[in-house]
Amino acid sequence: MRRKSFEGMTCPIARSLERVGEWWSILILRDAFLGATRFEQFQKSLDIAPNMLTRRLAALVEAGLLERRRYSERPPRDEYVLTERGRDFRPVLWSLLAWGNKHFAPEGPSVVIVDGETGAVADPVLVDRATGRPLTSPPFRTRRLRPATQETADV
Amino acid sequence: MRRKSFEGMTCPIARSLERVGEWWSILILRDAFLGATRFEQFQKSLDIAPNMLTRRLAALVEAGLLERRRYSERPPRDEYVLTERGRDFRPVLWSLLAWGNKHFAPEGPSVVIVDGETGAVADPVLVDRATGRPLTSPPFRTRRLRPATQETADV
DNA sequence: GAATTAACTTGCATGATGATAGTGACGCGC
DNA sequence: GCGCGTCACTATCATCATGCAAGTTAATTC
Repeated sequence: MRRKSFEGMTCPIARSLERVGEWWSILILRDAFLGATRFEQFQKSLDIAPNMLTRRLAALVEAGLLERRRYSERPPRDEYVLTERGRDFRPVLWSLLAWGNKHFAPEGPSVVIVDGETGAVADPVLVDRATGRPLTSPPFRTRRLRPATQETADV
Repeated sequence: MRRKSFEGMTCPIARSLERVGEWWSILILRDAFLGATRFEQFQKSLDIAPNMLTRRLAALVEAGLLERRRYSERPPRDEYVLTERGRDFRPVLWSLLAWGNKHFAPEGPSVVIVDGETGAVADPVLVDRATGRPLTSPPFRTRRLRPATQETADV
Protein backbone atom coordinates (compact mmCIF):
# COMPACT_ATOMS: atom_id res chain seq x y z
CA MET A 1 0.00 0.00 0.00
CA ARG A 2 1.54 3.30 -1.05
CA ARG A 3 2.29 5.59 1.85
CA LYS A 4 0.05 8.64 2.02
CA SER A 5 1.90 11.76 0.88
CA PHE A 6 2.07 14.92 2.98
CA GLU A 7 2.58 16.91 -0.20
CA GLY A 8 -0.86 18.50 -0.03
CA MET A 9 -0.04 20.14 3.30
CA THR A 10 1.47 23.62 3.46
CA CYS A 11 2.97 23.16 6.92
CA PRO A 12 6.79 23.39 6.71
CA ILE A 13 7.15 20.46 9.09
CA ALA A 14 5.02 18.29 6.82
CA ARG A 15 7.01 19.41 3.81
CA SER A 16 10.25 18.56 5.57
CA LEU A 17 8.94 15.13 6.52
CA GLU A 18 7.79 14.47 2.97
CA ARG A 19 11.48 14.49 2.07
CA VAL A 20 13.21 13.01 5.14
CA GLY A 21 10.39 11.21 6.93
CA GLU A 22 10.94 7.68 5.67
CA TRP A 23 12.65 5.02 7.77
CA TRP A 24 16.43 5.23 7.23
CA SER A 25 16.48 8.71 5.62
CA ILE A 26 17.59 10.72 8.62
CA LEU A 27 20.12 8.08 9.65
CA ILE A 28 21.63 8.24 6.18
CA LEU A 29 21.93 12.01 6.58
CA ARG A 30 23.55 11.48 9.98
CA ASP A 31 26.20 9.34 8.35
CA ALA A 32 26.67 11.83 5.52
CA PHE A 33 27.40 14.43 8.19
CA LEU A 34 29.90 11.99 9.70
CA GLY A 35 31.70 11.90 6.37
CA ALA A 36 30.23 8.90 4.59
CA THR A 37 29.95 9.39 0.81
CA ARG A 38 30.35 5.94 -0.71
CA PHE A 39 27.59 3.38 -1.09
CA GLU A 40 29.49 0.78 0.87
CA GLN A 41 30.28 3.19 3.69
CA PHE A 42 26.60 3.86 4.23
CA GLN A 43 25.76 0.20 3.89
CA LYS A 44 28.31 -0.94 6.43
CA SER A 45 27.69 1.75 9.04
CA LEU A 46 23.91 1.36 8.82
CA ASP A 47 23.70 -2.38 8.19
CA ILE A 48 20.99 -1.59 5.64
CA ALA A 49 19.89 -3.73 2.71
CA PRO A 50 21.39 -2.53 -0.58
CA ASN A 51 18.06 -2.13 -2.31
CA MET A 52 16.74 0.02 0.52
CA LEU A 53 19.90 2.13 0.54
CA THR A 54 19.60 2.66 -3.21
CA ARG A 55 16.01 3.79 -2.84
CA ARG A 56 16.69 6.16 0.01
CA LEU A 57 19.81 7.69 -1.53
CA ALA A 58 17.87 8.32 -4.73
CA ALA A 59 15.08 10.01 -2.77
CA LEU A 60 17.53 12.22 -0.89
CA VAL A 61 19.21 13.18 -4.16
CA GLU A 62 15.80 13.91 -5.67
CA ALA A 63 14.90 16.05 -2.64
CA GLY A 64 18.09 18.04 -3.02
CA LEU A 65 19.76 17.01 0.25
CA LEU A 66 22.45 14.89 -1.37
CA GLU A 67 24.19 15.26 -4.70
CA ARG A 68 25.40 12.29 -6.71
CA ARG A 69 28.91 12.93 -7.92
CA ARG A 70 31.20 10.84 -10.19
CA TYR A 71 34.46 9.96 -8.43
CA SER A 72 35.71 7.39 -10.93
CA GLU A 73 35.15 7.19 -14.69
CA ARG A 74 36.55 3.71 -15.25
CA PRO A 75 34.79 1.92 -13.77
CA PRO A 76 32.03 4.57 -13.39
CA ARG A 77 31.62 5.15 -9.65
CA ASP A 78 29.50 7.74 -7.82
CA GLU A 79 29.55 9.12 -4.33
CA TYR A 80 26.88 11.02 -2.41
CA VAL A 81 27.70 14.45 -1.06
CA LEU A 82 25.63 16.76 1.16
CA THR A 83 24.24 19.83 -0.59
CA GLU A 84 23.77 23.14 1.19
CA ARG A 85 20.17 22.11 1.83
CA GLY A 86 21.50 18.90 3.31
CA ARG A 87 23.98 20.74 5.49
CA ASP A 88 21.21 23.06 6.72
CA PHE A 89 19.61 19.98 8.26
CA ARG A 90 22.20 19.95 11.02
CA PRO A 91 20.10 21.73 13.67
CA VAL A 92 17.35 19.10 13.26
CA LEU A 93 19.90 16.33 13.63
CA TRP A 94 21.53 17.88 16.68
CA SER A 95 18.19 18.60 18.29
CA LEU A 96 17.35 14.93 17.87
CA LEU A 97 20.73 14.07 19.38
CA ALA A 98 20.16 16.28 22.39
CA TRP A 99 16.66 14.93 22.92
CA GLY A 100 17.89 11.35 22.62
CA ASN A 101 20.70 12.00 25.10
CA LYS A 102 18.25 13.41 27.59
CA HIS A 103 15.60 10.72 27.32
CA PHE A 104 17.03 7.53 25.87
CA ALA A 105 20.51 7.20 27.31
CA PRO A 106 20.16 5.52 30.70
CA GLU A 107 23.82 4.53 30.51
CA GLY A 108 24.80 8.12 29.74
CA PRO A 109 25.35 9.76 26.33
CA SER A 110 27.27 7.85 23.70
CA VAL A 111 27.65 10.84 21.36
CA VAL A 112 28.03 14.47 22.41
CA ILE A 113 28.55 17.78 20.66
CA VAL A 114 31.89 19.37 21.51
CA ASP A 115 33.76 22.52 20.70
CA GLY A 116 36.49 21.18 18.44
CA GLU A 117 38.98 23.70 19.79
CA THR A 118 38.48 23.42 23.52
CA GLY A 119 36.87 19.98 23.78
CA ALA A 120 34.13 21.44 25.95
CA VAL A 121 30.80 19.62 25.67
CA ALA A 122 28.02 21.80 24.27
CA ASP A 123 24.41 21.77 25.46
CA PRO A 124 22.18 22.72 22.53
CA VAL A 125 19.29 25.12 22.99
CA LEU A 126 17.10 26.71 20.37
CA VAL A 127 16.99 30.50 20.61
CA ASP A 128 15.72 33.44 18.60
CA ARG A 129 18.56 34.75 16.49
CA ALA A 130 17.68 38.40 16.97
CA THR A 131 17.20 38.45 20.74
CA GLY A 132 19.02 35.34 21.97
CA ARG A 133 15.99 34.33 23.98
CA PRO A 134 15.28 30.59 24.30
CA LEU A 135 12.33 29.49 22.18
CA THR A 136 10.18 28.25 24.99
CA SER A 137 6.42 28.19 25.03
CA PRO A 138 5.23 30.53 26.43
CA PRO A 139 5.97 33.12 25.26
CA PHE A 140 6.83 31.71 21.84
CA ARG A 141 4.22 29.89 19.79
CA THR A 142 3.48 29.08 16.18
CA ARG A 143 1.24 31.16 14.01
CA ARG A 144 -0.38 30.11 10.77
CA LEU A 145 -0.17 32.56 7.88
CA ARG A 146 -1.88 30.39 5.24
CA PRO A 147 -4.50 27.60 5.06
CA ALA A 148 -3.31 24.16 6.20
CA THR A 149 -3.89 22.50 2.84
CA GLN A 150 -3.40 23.67 -0.67
CA GLU A 151 -6.55 24.34 -2.62
CA THR A 152 -6.74 22.25 -5.75
CA ALA A 153 -7.08 25.48 -7.69
CA ASP A 154 -3.46 26.20 -6.73
CA VAL A 155 -2.27 23.27 -8.80
CA MET B 1 8.33 -7.19 5.99
CA ARG B 2 9.13 -5.97 9.49
CA ARG B 3 11.11 -2.75 9.51
CA LYS B 4 14.64 -3.13 10.77
CA SER B 5 15.00 -1.78 14.28
CA PHE B 6 17.60 0.80 15.24
CA GLU B 7 17.45 -0.47 18.81
CA GLY B 8 20.89 -2.07 18.65
CA MET B 9 22.48 1.31 17.99
CA THR B 10 23.72 3.47 20.85
CA CYS B 11 23.60 6.73 18.89
CA PRO B 12 21.04 9.09 20.49
CA ILE B 13 19.73 10.08 17.06
CA ALA B 14 19.02 6.44 16.23
CA ARG B 15 17.34 5.96 19.58
CA SER B 16 15.16 9.00 18.99
CA LEU B 17 14.20 7.76 15.53
CA GLU B 18 13.36 4.32 16.89
CA ARG B 19 10.53 6.04 18.73
CA VAL B 20 9.44 8.83 16.36
CA GLY B 21 10.85 7.71 13.02
CA GLU B 22 7.77 6.08 11.53
CA TRP B 23 5.62 7.83 8.95
CA TRP B 24 2.97 9.93 10.72
CA SER B 25 4.58 9.93 14.17
CA ILE B 26 6.15 13.38 14.10
CA LEU B 27 3.06 14.89 12.47
CA ILE B 28 0.94 13.46 15.27
CA LEU B 29 3.29 15.12 17.76
CA ARG B 30 2.99 18.37 15.82
CA ASP B 31 -0.77 18.25 16.25
CA ALA B 32 -0.46 17.34 19.93
CA PHE B 33 1.62 20.50 20.33
CA LEU B 34 -1.17 22.39 18.55
CA GLY B 35 -3.59 21.17 21.18
CA ALA B 36 -5.11 18.04 19.68
CA THR B 37 -5.89 15.36 22.29
CA ARG B 38 -8.87 13.45 20.95
CA PHE B 39 -8.73 10.61 18.45
CA GLU B 40 -11.06 12.38 16.07
CA GLN B 41 -9.10 15.64 16.25
CA PHE B 42 -5.94 13.89 15.11
CA GLN B 43 -7.81 11.94 12.48
CA LYS B 44 -9.43 15.00 10.97
CA SER B 45 -6.40 17.28 11.01
CA LEU B 46 -4.12 14.60 9.57
CA ASP B 47 -6.60 12.84 7.27
CA ILE B 48 -5.10 9.57 8.48
CA ALA B 49 -6.73 6.13 8.43
CA PRO B 50 -8.10 5.18 11.85
CA ASN B 51 -6.18 1.94 12.08
CA MET B 52 -2.91 3.77 11.34
CA LEU B 53 -3.71 6.45 13.89
CA THR B 54 -4.41 3.81 16.50
CA ARG B 55 -1.10 2.13 15.83
CA ARG B 56 0.92 5.32 15.95
CA LEU B 57 -0.78 6.69 19.04
CA ALA B 58 -0.13 3.41 20.83
CA ALA B 59 3.55 3.53 19.85
CA LEU B 60 3.92 7.13 21.05
CA VAL B 61 2.26 6.19 24.34
CA GLU B 62 4.56 3.17 24.63
CA ALA B 63 7.57 5.41 23.94
CA GLY B 64 6.51 7.80 26.67
CA LEU B 65 5.81 10.83 24.49
CA LEU B 66 2.05 10.77 24.94
CA GLU B 67 -0.02 9.66 27.86
CA ARG B 68 -3.42 8.08 27.42
CA ARG B 69 -5.85 9.67 29.85
CA ARG B 70 -9.53 8.88 30.59
CA TYR B 71 -11.75 11.92 30.01
CA SER B 72 -15.08 10.17 30.22
CA GLU B 73 -16.14 7.11 32.21
CA ARG B 74 -19.50 6.53 30.60
CA PRO B 75 -18.95 5.93 27.84
CA PRO B 76 -15.21 5.21 28.47
CA ARG B 77 -13.27 7.72 26.40
CA ASP B 78 -9.55 8.49 26.37
CA GLU B 79 -7.52 11.40 25.16
CA TYR B 80 -3.81 11.64 24.38
CA VAL B 81 -1.72 14.20 26.22
CA LEU B 82 1.93 15.16 25.76
CA THR B 83 4.26 14.01 28.53
CA GLU B 84 7.30 16.00 29.58
CA ARG B 85 9.33 13.82 27.22
CA GLY B 86 6.87 14.71 24.49
CA ARG B 87 7.08 18.40 25.28
CA ASP B 88 10.89 18.20 25.20
CA PHE B 89 10.55 17.30 21.52
CA ARG B 90 9.69 20.90 20.64
CA PRO B 91 13.18 21.98 19.51
CA VAL B 92 13.25 19.10 17.00
CA LEU B 93 9.85 20.12 15.69
CA TRP B 94 10.76 23.80 15.42
CA SER B 95 14.08 23.01 13.78
CA LEU B 96 12.16 21.03 11.17
CA LEU B 97 9.78 23.96 10.79
CA ALA B 98 12.64 26.42 10.25
CA TRP B 99 14.36 24.14 7.78
CA GLY B 100 11.12 23.58 5.89
CA ASN B 101 10.45 27.32 5.74
CA LYS B 102 13.89 27.95 4.33
CA HIS B 103 13.91 25.23 1.71
CA PHE B 104 10.39 24.13 0.87
CA ALA B 105 8.25 27.24 0.94
CA PRO B 106 8.58 28.87 -2.47
CA GLU B 107 5.35 30.76 -1.78
CA GLY B 108 6.70 31.98 1.54
CA PRO B 109 6.23 30.48 5.01
CA SER B 110 2.78 29.25 5.97
CA VAL B 111 3.64 28.81 9.66
CA VAL B 112 6.05 30.92 11.67
CA ILE B 113 7.20 31.05 15.27
CA VAL B 114 6.21 34.29 17.00
CA ASP B 115 6.68 35.91 20.34
CA GLY B 116 3.17 35.65 21.76
CA GLU B 117 3.51 38.98 23.53
CA THR B 118 4.95 41.19 20.83
CA GLY B 119 3.95 39.27 17.71
CA ALA B 120 7.51 39.48 16.43
CA VAL B 121 8.54 36.60 14.20
CA ALA B 122 11.37 34.53 15.65
CA ASP B 123 14.24 33.05 13.66
CA PRO B 124 15.40 29.85 15.38
CA VAL B 125 19.06 29.08 15.79
CA LEU B 126 20.71 26.32 17.77
CA VAL B 127 23.30 27.61 20.25
CA ASP B 128 25.35 26.31 23.13
CA ARG B 129 23.51 27.04 26.36
CA ALA B 130 26.61 27.97 28.32
CA THR B 131 28.28 30.31 25.84
CA GLY B 132 25.46 31.36 23.52
CA ARG B 133 27.58 30.52 20.51
CA PRO B 134 25.79 29.14 17.44
CA LEU B 135 26.40 25.41 17.01
CA THR B 136 28.04 25.63 13.63
CA SER B 137 30.61 23.24 12.27
CA PRO B 138 33.42 24.17 12.61
CA PRO B 139 34.14 24.65 15.46
CA PHE B 140 31.48 22.35 16.87
CA ARG B 141 31.40 18.66 15.98
CA THR B 142 30.17 15.42 17.43
CA ARG B 143 32.31 13.11 19.48
CA ARG B 144 31.66 9.46 20.21
CA LEU B 145 32.06 8.34 23.81
CA ARG B 146 30.97 4.72 23.37
CA PRO B 147 30.92 2.04 20.63
CA ALA B 148 28.31 2.52 17.89
CA THR B 149 26.50 -0.75 18.63
CA GLN B 150 25.70 -2.53 21.80
CA GLU B 151 27.58 -5.75 22.38
CA THR B 152 25.26 -8.69 22.71
CA ALA B 153 26.85 -9.34 26.10
CA ASP B 154 25.11 -6.14 27.22
CA VAL B 155 21.72 -7.75 26.79
C1' DG C 1 40.50 -16.46 -17.80
C1' DA C 2 39.82 -16.13 -12.82
C1' DA C 3 39.47 -13.46 -8.84
C1' DT C 4 38.34 -9.27 -6.65
C1' DT C 5 35.97 -4.86 -5.82
C1' DA C 6 32.27 -1.60 -5.79
C1' DA C 7 27.69 -0.52 -6.83
C1' DC C 8 24.05 -1.67 -7.54
C1' DT C 9 19.64 -5.04 -9.34
C1' DT C 10 16.48 -8.84 -8.87
C1' DG C 11 13.36 -12.19 -6.85
C1' DC C 12 10.74 -13.52 -3.06
C1' DA C 13 8.14 -13.83 1.29
C1' DT C 14 6.42 -11.07 4.89
C1' DG C 15 4.70 -7.05 7.23
C1' DA C 16 2.92 -2.24 6.76
C1' DT C 17 -0.28 0.66 4.65
C1' DG C 18 -4.64 2.99 3.60
C1' DA C 19 -9.54 2.72 2.39
C1' DT C 20 -13.59 1.55 4.23
C1' DA C 21 -17.01 -0.91 6.49
C1' DG C 22 -18.21 -2.67 10.93
C1' DT C 23 -18.54 -2.88 16.09
C1' DG C 24 -19.29 -1.50 20.76
C1' DA C 25 -20.52 1.58 24.47
C1' DC C 26 -22.77 4.76 25.48
C1' DG C 27 -26.56 9.01 25.69
C1' DC C 28 -30.69 11.08 24.03
C1' DG C 29 -35.23 11.56 22.14
C1' DC C 30 -39.55 9.57 20.90
C1' DG D 1 -37.76 -0.23 24.22
C1' DC D 2 -36.03 1.32 19.91
C1' DG D 3 -33.61 4.10 16.71
C1' DC D 4 -30.20 7.35 15.94
C1' DG D 5 -25.99 9.81 16.65
C1' DT D 6 -21.33 10.21 18.56
C1' DC D 7 -16.85 8.64 19.51
C1' DA D 8 -13.21 5.44 19.42
C1' DC D 9 -11.70 2.25 17.80
C1' DT D 10 -11.43 -2.89 15.07
C1' DA D 11 -11.46 -5.84 11.09
C1' DT D 12 -10.86 -6.90 6.28
C1' DC D 13 -8.61 -6.65 2.02
C1' DA D 14 -5.62 -5.46 -1.81
C1' DT D 15 -1.42 -3.16 -2.68
C1' DC D 16 3.07 -1.48 -1.71
C1' DA D 17 7.32 -1.35 1.21
C1' DT D 18 10.65 -4.00 3.39
C1' DG D 19 14.66 -6.89 4.15
C1' DC D 20 17.33 -11.03 2.89
C1' DA D 21 20.29 -12.82 -0.14
C1' DA D 22 21.71 -14.03 -4.52
C1' DG D 23 22.88 -12.15 -8.94
C1' DT D 24 24.80 -8.78 -12.45
C1' DT D 25 27.83 -5.33 -14.35
C1' DA D 26 31.99 -2.81 -15.20
C1' DA D 27 35.90 -2.57 -14.37
C1' DT D 28 41.17 -3.87 -12.51
C1' DT D 29 44.78 -7.09 -11.38
C1' DC D 30 47.33 -11.29 -11.72
